[in-house]
Amino acid sequence: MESLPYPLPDDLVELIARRFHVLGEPSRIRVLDRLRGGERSVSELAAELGAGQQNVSKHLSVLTGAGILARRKDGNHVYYRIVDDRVLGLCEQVCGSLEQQLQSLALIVGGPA
Amino acid sequence: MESLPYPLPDDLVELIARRFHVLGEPSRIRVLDRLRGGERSVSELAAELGAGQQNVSKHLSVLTGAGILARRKDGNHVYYRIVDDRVLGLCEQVCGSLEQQLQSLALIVGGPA
DNA sequence: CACCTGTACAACTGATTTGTGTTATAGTTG
DNA sequence: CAACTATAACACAAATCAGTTGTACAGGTG
Repeated sequence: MESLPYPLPDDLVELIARRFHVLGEPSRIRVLDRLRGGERSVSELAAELGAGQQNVSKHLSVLTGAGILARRKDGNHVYYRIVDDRVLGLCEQVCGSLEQQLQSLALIVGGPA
Repeated sequence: MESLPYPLPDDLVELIARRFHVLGEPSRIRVLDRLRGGERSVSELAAELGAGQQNVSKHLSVLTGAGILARRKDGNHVYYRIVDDRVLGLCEQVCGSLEQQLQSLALIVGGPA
């Protein structure tokens, strides 16, 4: 694990923030959640998420533009899949942080007996 | 590494997105970058980042509210530090993704000879 | 060929959020 | 009192999300 330069160059700061920003929308997290189970087409995602086709298409476009998803065309459908496996790791790490915070809160609220 | 429930509950989706959203601002990434080197006071950060005191204070408040930073009062100054070490891991992972994408692009542009 | 479907894209609206900046105030500490 | 910090209120600009509508393109089907 190489460590990052200090201070971070402005360009890199922007890229990092942009990546986080892409993941900072609940709708897109839900899309990624669905894609954990494998490829999905736009219409499948739209149906499962209860969202409009154009809207889902937009979010998929953002995620694909960020290099997180890739598309595969099969006949009349376009299937999206996760190509940047690390995003799932990111989500898991975030959940780990959240869990830890909840435990700390529980200690404060409940007290250590 | 425990795997996440499927589908992710809506509450968790919101929490994950919120965490990413907090990190999705360049100014806050810069703050975290500075805090990698250890504690900093508000005025130090404001000076180093060339931002206003109130602005820096707001960002610090957001990061602290998210459980990422903690404050320590020493006399006249308030020093902030990173308490959620995982955020640095997150940034490193993001940088890893970015690097990988750049390499893929280089392969496409430059070609494998 | 004509037609339907799935998808992408563009434009527009409306609502919301957010960051920055400014100003002012208040608390705390030296 | 002076310095550091937090907070609030306000203005302004910018981004963005959802929703809608329309369109265009490609693929499949009859």
